[in-house]
Amino acid sequence: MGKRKIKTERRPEILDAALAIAAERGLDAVSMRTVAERVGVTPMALYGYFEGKDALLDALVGLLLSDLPAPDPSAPWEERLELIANGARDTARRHPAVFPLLFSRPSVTPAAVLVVDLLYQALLDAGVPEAHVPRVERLVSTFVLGFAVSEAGGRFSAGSADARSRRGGPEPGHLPAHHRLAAHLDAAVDWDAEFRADLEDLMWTIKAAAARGTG
Amino acid sequence: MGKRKIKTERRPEILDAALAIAAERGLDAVSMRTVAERVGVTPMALYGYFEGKDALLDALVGLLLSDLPAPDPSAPWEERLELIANGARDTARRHPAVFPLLFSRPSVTPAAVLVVDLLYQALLDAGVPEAHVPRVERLVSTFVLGFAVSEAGGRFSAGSADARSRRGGPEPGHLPAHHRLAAHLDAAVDWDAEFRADLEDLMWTIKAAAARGTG
DNA sequence: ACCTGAACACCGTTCAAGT
DNA sequence: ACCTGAACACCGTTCAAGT
Repeated sequence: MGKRKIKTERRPEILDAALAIAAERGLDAVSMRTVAERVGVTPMALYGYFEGKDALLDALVGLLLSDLPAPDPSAPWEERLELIANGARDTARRHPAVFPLLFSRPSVTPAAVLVVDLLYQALLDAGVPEAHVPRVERLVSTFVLGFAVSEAGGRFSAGSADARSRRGGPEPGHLPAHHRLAAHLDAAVDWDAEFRADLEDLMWTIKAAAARGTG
Repeated sequence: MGKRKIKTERRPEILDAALAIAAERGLDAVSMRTVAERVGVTPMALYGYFEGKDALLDALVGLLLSDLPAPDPSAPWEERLELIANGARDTARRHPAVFPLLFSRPSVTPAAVLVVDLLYQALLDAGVPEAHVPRVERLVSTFVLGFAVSEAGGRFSAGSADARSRRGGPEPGHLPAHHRLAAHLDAAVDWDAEFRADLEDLMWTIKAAAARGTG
């Protein structure tokens, strides 16, 4: 295999540069050339620290994951789960351009497995039967990731902006439910409250799974 | 504004070409140049049909959305919701390379609003209070989209592949929950069954929201 | 040991022109 | 009305060389 030896000393510096460019000019502006320029080096020098652009982006999602809060293991499982969920959402809002990579780049980094282990433990402590824990973990993390990506990427707000602009649109009769909900669609959404409510619903699902196991 | 007039006749042909290239060589291989070549035309000819590459990709997600099944309005709300959810998952598996665009490109196409309206209607018929319908719709669609993207994009299987390869890894003591769940992590996952179970859990959440409203 | 320079095969897009 | 050709400012990456 053609793997050259990979240096590590300047990796944090390089990743910071990539993060800064993504924040300022979007993910598409993150190129080997722009990152290199910001670090003050030739594009080819980056290949001493990462095997290529893909590896650099993978390291970026690893960085985001290692930023998640580590809950106190002695806290109640609900608190631990909420801390991680809120941490993921915070990270998404701090790095809206980079966060969507979590969906497209299956992260197998130690940091990722650690988070999954914390979620497994919370679900076990909640009383979810062992056979169901992996599924419920995927259910929870898929939703939390999806919410964070949607909020940070504007998928949610785009929908409501459309709802606003559609008032008196060409064919109002074809969207009966929108029409009936018009009052609620025009209102500004409190995303903090929505995420809290969603987490509460998820907690119910978890408790139901636990009850089914012990019942 | 510099909008030239946009032709429409050959748009389906162009989108089909883009879909075919994505299926054969991945989304990154979809370029104005490769698509044009497949259509048998110069790259610049595409600009007569789409304002640019972004517009072409937006049209691609519009195409995927219009592929979703339209449920019989007289069917029970559970059936309608399941039909749309399963349809989304089917579409993701038919177009795994393109489907993730649904997360990154807030689609405001008529097809997208139509699907949202059908979901609103199902939730209203389930008895969810009007004030909660938009939130629960986002909850449901975020999860369904997230599951479909994760499954199609390999996020789920990457995790389990890692779980397999980690047996006897360097630091087994640091992942206690993984260790305890080892038997279940090694087993092959039936994704059809998992999605069914997840939808059942979502239905419970919806019914709970409805009961809270009427109670 | 670490970095540079030139080169290759690509991109999206503008502008002016062809039929 | 529809398409082409040349050009511009970009990409990721290889290879050979510099200090």
